[in-house]
Amino acid sequence: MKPSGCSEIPAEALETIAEHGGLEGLLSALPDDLTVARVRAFHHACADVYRIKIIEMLRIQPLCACIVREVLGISKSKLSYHLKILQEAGMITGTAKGTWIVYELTEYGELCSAMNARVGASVGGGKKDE
Amino acid sequence: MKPSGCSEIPAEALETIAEHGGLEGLLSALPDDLTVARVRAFHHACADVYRIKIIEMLRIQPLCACIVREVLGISKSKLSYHLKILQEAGMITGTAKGTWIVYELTEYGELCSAMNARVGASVGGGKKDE
DNA sequence: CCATTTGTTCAAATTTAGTTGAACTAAACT
DNA sequence: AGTTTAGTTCAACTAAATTTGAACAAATGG
Repeated sequence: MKPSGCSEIPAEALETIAEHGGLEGLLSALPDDLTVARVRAFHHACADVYRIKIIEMLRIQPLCACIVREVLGISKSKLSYHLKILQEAGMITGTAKGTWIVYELTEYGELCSAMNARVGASVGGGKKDE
Repeated sequence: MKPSGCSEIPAEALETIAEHGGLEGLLSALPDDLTVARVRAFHHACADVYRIKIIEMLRIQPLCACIVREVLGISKSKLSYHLKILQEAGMITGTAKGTWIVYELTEYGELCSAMNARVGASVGGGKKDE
């Protein structure tokens, strides 16, 4: 689980990070575990095509679940699964309105939507093959 | 796989999206599949605590793999696996320098790092229980 | 050439995520 | 009450991602 072989770093390599406080300096510059976990939870919630589309839809306006489902063309339980994940991630909220539930983006969800627009417009990622 | 029961939406629900062109309008307002796939690939690459930490480290300065590995405290093959994913996502590049490889953030990786900082500082997400 | 160091690759095992359909709850309508 | 509609939940399943260790390749230094 830990390093194999040596846990010693070549001095030459250490020199390159001397001005940032060596290994300890580097380590202490990293965000704490809770923050990292939050960042990872954020990305995990977005790492699905259905959820990305749901967020995009709700960016336009609040929508009842039946419309979201019709646009995506998926089953009720599948929609429910993905909506729950987005809710638990704090990106959307659902409000019962009579027979159905109207979902809308939270501020956090709007942040996500803005980021997605930025990423979608970027040319950086997207490696298909090789 | 498709809707269960009716594919008809209550007229009352349809009215709520009339000003956005109904179902077709909503559908056409969504990003195309390739864009959605790119966004999803971006988030997927970030949806891991090791990869988030690697990006944070490289934000400080380019680093050789051995230092990254020492800070994370993981095996060589594990590091290799995660570095490869970041590379394929277009977030980092590695350059052989003598015996070892120096990794650094791409512009895309810097974008990612900036977003992570924003998310980490946000108070939106993070549901632990309930 | 031989040994060492750095890093990659592979297959097997494990873990986590997503899908499916059926059973269920709750409200609305007749 | 009985029916329909909207939505949730559950368990079994499939699929994808991650971990592990061993085998491998390439460069370095004796």
